[in-house]
Amino acid sequence: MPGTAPSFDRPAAGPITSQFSRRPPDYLEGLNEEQRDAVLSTEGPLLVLAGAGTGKTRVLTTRIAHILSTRMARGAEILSVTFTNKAAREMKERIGSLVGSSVEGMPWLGTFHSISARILRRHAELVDLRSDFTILDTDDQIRLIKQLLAAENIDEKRWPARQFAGMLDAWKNRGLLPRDVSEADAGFFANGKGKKLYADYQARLKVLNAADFGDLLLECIRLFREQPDVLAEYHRRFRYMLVDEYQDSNVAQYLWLRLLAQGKPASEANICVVGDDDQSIYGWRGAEVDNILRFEKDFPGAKVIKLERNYRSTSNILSAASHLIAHNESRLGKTLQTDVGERGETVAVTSVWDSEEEARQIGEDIEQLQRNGEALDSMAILVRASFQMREFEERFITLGLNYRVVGGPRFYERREIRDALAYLRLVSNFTDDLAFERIVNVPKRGLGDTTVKVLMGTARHQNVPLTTATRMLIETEDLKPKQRTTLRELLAQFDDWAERSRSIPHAELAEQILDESGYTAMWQADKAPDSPGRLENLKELVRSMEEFETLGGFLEHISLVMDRDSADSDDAVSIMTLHSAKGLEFNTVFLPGWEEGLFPHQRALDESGRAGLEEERRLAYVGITRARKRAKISLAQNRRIHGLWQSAIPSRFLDELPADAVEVKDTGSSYGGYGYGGGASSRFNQVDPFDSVYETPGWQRAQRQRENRKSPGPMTIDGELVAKSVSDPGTSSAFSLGETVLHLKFGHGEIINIEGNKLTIQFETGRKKVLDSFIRKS
DNA sequence: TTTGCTCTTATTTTT
DNA sequence: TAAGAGCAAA
Repeated sequence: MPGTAPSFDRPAAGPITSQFSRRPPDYLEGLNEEQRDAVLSTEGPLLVLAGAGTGKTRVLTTRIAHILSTRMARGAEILSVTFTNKAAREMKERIGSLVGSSVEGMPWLGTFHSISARILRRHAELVDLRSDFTILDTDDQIRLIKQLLAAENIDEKRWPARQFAGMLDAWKNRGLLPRDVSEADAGFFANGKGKKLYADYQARLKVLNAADFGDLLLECIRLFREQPDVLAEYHRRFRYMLVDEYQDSNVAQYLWLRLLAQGKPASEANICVVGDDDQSIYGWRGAEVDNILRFEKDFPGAKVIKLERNYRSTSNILSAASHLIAHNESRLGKTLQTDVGERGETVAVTSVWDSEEEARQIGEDIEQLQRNGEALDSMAILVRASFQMREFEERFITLGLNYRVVGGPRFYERREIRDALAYLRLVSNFTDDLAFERIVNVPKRGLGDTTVKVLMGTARHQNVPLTTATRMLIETEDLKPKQRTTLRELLAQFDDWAERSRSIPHAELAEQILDESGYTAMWQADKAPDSPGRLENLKELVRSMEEFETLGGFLEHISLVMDRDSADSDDAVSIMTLHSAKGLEFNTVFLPGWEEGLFPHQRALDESGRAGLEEERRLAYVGITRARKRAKISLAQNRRIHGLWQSAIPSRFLDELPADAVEVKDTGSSYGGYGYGGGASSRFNQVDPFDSVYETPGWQRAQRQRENRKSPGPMTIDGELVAKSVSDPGTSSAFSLGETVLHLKFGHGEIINIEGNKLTIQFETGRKKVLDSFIRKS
């Protein structure tokens, strides 16, 4: 019963809670004091600050299990929100095993987006949509924006559709409708047309009966604001609200939650948010750490529970992570304490020659661990940027080491899947113009831009969907005979499929559509190395359709929920970005690429300054805290960025690690190397003798050069004339062909090609492309 | 309409 | 380097 918080001495009524008075139920066993408090404090607002590895998910799931088994609410009365489908799925599983039954009864456990979509479909007409509205994917979105730009005569080169899509996203993340966008904000795009474009875009979506991801939330917010009775219905329904990873929520999600929590005075709302400000790594996509920092103000009297006992990592690892994150200024401040007991291995920092050696080194380490009986599954390589993955993949392939890349493009984002879906969407709904556009000429049918333009023109004039416009046009002389025939046949096919969709199972229908349209044949004929994989994906798609009752149900699933192909069961090392590692843990974690410019990433620093640096540091913190037993950091002295060799300097984060928990190693192949010096600050950033000529480190110098290249006029690098003119690439270098030069790290070599300030040099060790600023005349 | 070539640009990613 | 986009020629 809401209002009566169950406790050991005064349990609420009910068959289960009566047991409760004698001894705590099983699910509370093994929880520490704070965790238990968090589970049992069901009434009123609660903020759980859960450090890495402190059993956050456990608290969340146990809390739900507790609410369910004490009958304080039924599954359908609990709203519990996550950010990813993966997290939602995991929670369902864990709750299921706790309460020992299926979680079918929890329809409101899901991502912000899937729950919003569910709500919107029920009240679609109130936000000018029909309940079968389509959810736009990024491709559709870009295509639509391009059309709008063309209609406004905006040069797509100067104002790329992608950029506008990014702005749209940012606005929607902040909960801004077209009218809310400030002129200053929208003004710069396409000389002040930004705001109008946003409004046009939204209008177009309504015509198409579509919503993009941002709209799912935004329209929900609008619905709640404009229809108090609808909102009240949800207030009555949701007796408890839970939010995972609250530090990742953006403004729109915050507004959404606030509206739903308004059923009661803020101080009585049964809302529980769980998060860790130190793991906020999605600021760049609109997450507001502020939401979590502000929770106590939003919900006065909120109880705050800190989970600081870490059950995951050894004290060395924890010490490294804590020292590092302590360099951040804006944080709530938690102190993690280890529960593991032993200090464990020290955190290894290894300096290597280049990324190739880094991959080799890590490969060896992995094989060594494997010989010691560690499973590959328990190891992961966490990189800052995905281009770093390739080197490892290549190395592991030669070693025959099993690996798996986690993350990357989602299943439904793949071209073949989207194409197939477009066919299905169109069959189930002839008014889906975006789907039509996508596949009219896929596979190629000789229906190019010009034909499509005619179709679109008619559609717009007559104000009808593209299929209808096509039907009209094939009766006229406006199209060339060839195209007319092709279109007539295509329409006939679609009519046929739509007809069949009523009688045969949709999975079977899908197979027929893919065959008869020639889509399968298209990939069979394609000789590209990835086409067999694509065919495989299509099969997978058809297979997964079988699990759904209706085509509509399947389409909803695929656009909101469907993940990348399910985990292969083989034992394999995981390779992933630091971002996608959040929430996971491994015995051994490899953290390569700790170099200035790469990690912290230059762009984060350039674009967001101190805040950017702090977010990068949180990313490093997330990385280290993924490790249970071993964290192995490495850095390369040379790295190839966009095909150019550059010397790198060690990440500043290395200096922020505590000396007593870290052991510095050098593979010996380094020239000059990075010393073993005493104090933390001198250990890594020992200035390279070559760099000492300049004031700034190599990376920054290179960055500056890159900028310089864009601007006309003489370029100087630290006072030295490097290029006379950009338009004069042949003679722009201070060096000449055939000259013997010295690169401090690669040694002597002969210049065999010059392109601007990029030199190709034959060194004793091989041919490399380097920037001329790394070269001295010999 | 399609193809092949040149140019450009280059985090992190969920939904 | 390497992928994707845009543009000119077939």
